[in-house]
Amino acid sequence: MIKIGRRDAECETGCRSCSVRAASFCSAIPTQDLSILASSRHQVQFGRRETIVREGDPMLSFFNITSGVVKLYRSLPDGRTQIIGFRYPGEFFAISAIHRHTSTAEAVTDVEVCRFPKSRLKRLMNIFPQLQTQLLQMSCRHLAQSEDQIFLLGRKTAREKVASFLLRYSREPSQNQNGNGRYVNLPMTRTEVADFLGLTTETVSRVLANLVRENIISIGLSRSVSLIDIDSLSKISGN
Amino acid sequence: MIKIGRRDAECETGCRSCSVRAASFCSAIPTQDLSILASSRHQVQFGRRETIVREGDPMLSFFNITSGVVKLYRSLPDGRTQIIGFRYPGEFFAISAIHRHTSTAEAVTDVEVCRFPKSRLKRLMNIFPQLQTQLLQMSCRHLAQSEDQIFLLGRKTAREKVASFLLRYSREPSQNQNGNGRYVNLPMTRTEVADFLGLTTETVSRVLANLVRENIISIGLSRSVSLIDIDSLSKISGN
DNA sequence: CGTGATATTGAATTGCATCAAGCTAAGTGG
DNA sequence: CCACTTAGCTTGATGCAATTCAATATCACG
Repeated sequence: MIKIGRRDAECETGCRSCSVRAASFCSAIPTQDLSILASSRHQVQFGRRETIVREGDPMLSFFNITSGVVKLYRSLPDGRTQIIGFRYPGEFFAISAIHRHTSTAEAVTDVEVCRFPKSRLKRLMNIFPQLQTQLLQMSCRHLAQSEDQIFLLGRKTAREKVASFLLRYSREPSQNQNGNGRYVNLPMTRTEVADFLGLTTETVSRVLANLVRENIISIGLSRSVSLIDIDSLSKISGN
Repeated sequence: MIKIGRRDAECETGCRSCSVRAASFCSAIPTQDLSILASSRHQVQFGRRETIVREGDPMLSFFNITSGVVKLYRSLPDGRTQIIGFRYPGEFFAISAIHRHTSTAEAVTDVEVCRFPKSRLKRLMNIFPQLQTQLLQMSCRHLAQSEDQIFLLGRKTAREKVASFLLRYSREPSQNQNGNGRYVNLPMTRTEVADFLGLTTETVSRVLANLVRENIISIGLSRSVSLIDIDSLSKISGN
């Protein structure tokens, strides 16, 4: 139930106290103008496995993640799937030069996003030119990540791919750290890891099993991995 | 030999009559302001195989191609190389959120570029906000291309990769067209094609030989390919 | 016309995929 | 709360696409 009269005020408070603002594109908007931001967005939730936007659909909105993990992927009619990337809180998706989505976005975990209708985003960019600077900069970061991924897919072995993956996502802000080793609590299934790395689940499983045997990582309850020997791991990963 | 007094005027004429302006980021600058653009850039030439910027070097300039083809690549000490992308006239490279180049840029053919020192580009973006819009839009296009490439590298077979490659570059503006079939005059070597597709030269060669045997393409003097049966080719390419 | 760079072709090898069970854990309904 | 169910994960045996190694052919440039 929404009380119209309070909506903007509520939203503004939301943006002001938003936990991802500093890391997100909206950090370009000065604090005193947050009400404009807040009134431009819709807060929406998606459950695990729900599709947020579909490849080929007309691009009507831009999304900023406030909690949860989203995967972007493309697939072929024969079922082959390639995950383009994962997006974490503070990151956005569904920005494009064309008027159609180039990939499907699906919630990997339960997800909360701010949805901005295209026209609202445009208006915001006009009012706050720094927003464009920020979006450009974040897009460049995504481009650099794509370069990493292109190298990984084109030239790395299964073992190198998995090692790179573990290192990369153990650095993600949403992961816990501890003492000397590092923990990765992977929100995604083996299939999703495989579809991200251009491998099969079986291969991912085997490579992980080898790394466990070599005492480089250890696995508890299959989704939480602790990196025991980070030096070896980064040697294997090949950067 | 440069006559200082005439330099700006010459440059302005250069920008005004520039053959790639319409396709390039600088189309965002109004014609009457071209002298500001012209005075911000340095025109530089590079011979085939010359390195323009190197991965890891500090990012000092931004480049816009006016003629020729540039490849962007990353490589590992053991020699494995992955070409991230090719850039054609009207396209830019070396834009990044960080202060270091994320990949090496090398001239595939003789190349002419406009080089913009970072500070000059920033100044231009301040004067002409539409420039940022344009850069953002072109970056999004590069992101979409990266998505294509990620799918190709992760999930396509050698045959599908080569077919996709031929179709993609037969559409590039710098290629000639003709009647029903299409010609691709590839500026790059087999090794470069392989390093782009995540394959070896031998595999590229074999796949091309098969396509010739099946009368889908024909090859004259190894760098010029004509696409005889485009329907089959796009069926093979899997989009 | 000769020489080094580039491209093709063949044979052998291999890393990862595929196919096929089995196992584990997290629900779910009785 | 426990048996049943099922999605997700692991492990093993086999196959095959692409690589590797090796030799030859062709192109391009002085």
